[in-house]
Amino acid sequence: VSEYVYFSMKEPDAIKLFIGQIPRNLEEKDLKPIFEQFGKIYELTVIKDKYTGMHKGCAFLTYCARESALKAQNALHEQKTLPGMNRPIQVKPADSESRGEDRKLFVGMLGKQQTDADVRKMFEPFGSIEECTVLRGPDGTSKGCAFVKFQSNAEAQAAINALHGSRTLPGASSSLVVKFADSEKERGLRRMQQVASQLGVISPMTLHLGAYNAYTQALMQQQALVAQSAYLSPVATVAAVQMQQLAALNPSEINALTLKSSAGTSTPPSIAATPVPALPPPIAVNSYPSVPAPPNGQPATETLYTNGVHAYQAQSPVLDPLQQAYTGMQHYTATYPAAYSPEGCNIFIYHLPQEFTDSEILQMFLPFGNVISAKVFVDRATNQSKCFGFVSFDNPSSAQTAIQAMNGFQIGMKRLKVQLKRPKDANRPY
DNA sequence: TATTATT
Repeated sequence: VSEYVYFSMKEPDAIKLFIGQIPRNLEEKDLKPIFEQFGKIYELTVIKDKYTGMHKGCAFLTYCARESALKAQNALHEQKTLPGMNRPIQVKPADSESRGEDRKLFVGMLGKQQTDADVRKMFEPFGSIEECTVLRGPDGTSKGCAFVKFQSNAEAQAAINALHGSRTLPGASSSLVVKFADSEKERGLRRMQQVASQLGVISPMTLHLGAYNAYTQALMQQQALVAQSAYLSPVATVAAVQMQQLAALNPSEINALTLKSSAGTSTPPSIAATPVPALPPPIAVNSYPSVPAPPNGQPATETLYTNGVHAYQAQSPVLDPLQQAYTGMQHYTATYPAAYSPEGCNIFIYHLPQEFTDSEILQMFLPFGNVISAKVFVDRATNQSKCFGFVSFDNPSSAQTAIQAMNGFQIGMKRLKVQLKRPKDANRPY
């Protein structure tokens, strides 16, 4: 056996490891030295988002030898913390190594005082526990729930039978919940919801499936422009990707989740009702004000990428983008008291759904640039929308982008008409 | 009451 063949082979019973809690600035070459000490590496791959290429903070690692994997897991799992991380590194067999993810339980309605050990004690009688983690916030306080992974589905099922609803723990608002953890799809949906609610796009109207899919497509088209334009919101970009994934799910799955949780949707502040600060901070829509394209014409992907990561993943509180948008618009209004509406920056939108307000069109056009105003025209007598409106951006390119993406965009039975606002005469028939 | 991630 030649050396080449020898070193490129892995043992038939080699274990693929999942590595978690990796700083996002570490690539394969940086990780290699950390893991090589336990044996020859067969394959090491940092996991990246398939659309954005974003480092996901984890990796897969296969050693040539099964023994190396066991050694690495033993020495590293939960044992040390990589620079910049708050939690210890995770080294354990990848999900793909153990088929049947039906042995992991979600435990809800724990008391805030229960520790990993307490929970483990509670579940121990039902089988071998592979993992047991109480979920905690950044400050270490319990979220009142935990994950418990058994070695087998039967053990997990036994625990459910015995424990679910069996008692109410001190500090919990109802009886103990023990059920199988969400599937990957369900988890995905949960995440989407979070993103959606952060963006404030979950309004009764946007929940409409047809609109979701079409809007998603429009947003995805804009993905392609990320590399060429510094004006597209990183938040929206990430959201678009998430929404794309959401759109790939079947309607019943979405209904199941949206119905559960759309009870309390936040109402954005009315523009008129929100006081304009005397000297607003120089923040613009989506907090990436007027980033000019680099002089050399190269894409500003690096900045955007970083912004995107921070906007979406940052532990620090993220400002509600919609709130930011309003703040940005106010700032503009304060800076340009007279109507700031250079030609080419303003778009006209017709065939809006009746229920669309300023807030909805603002949300709808946020992804395409810095919106400095968004106005639906309302009939004075009835206070009903006239189903058309205007959106102004701070630059013509955003306006063009919006037109390209949204003109013909189908909502219900209608298609939006989106075009540049006619320079002077607003009364001309269209 | 849903994690920090699973190609």
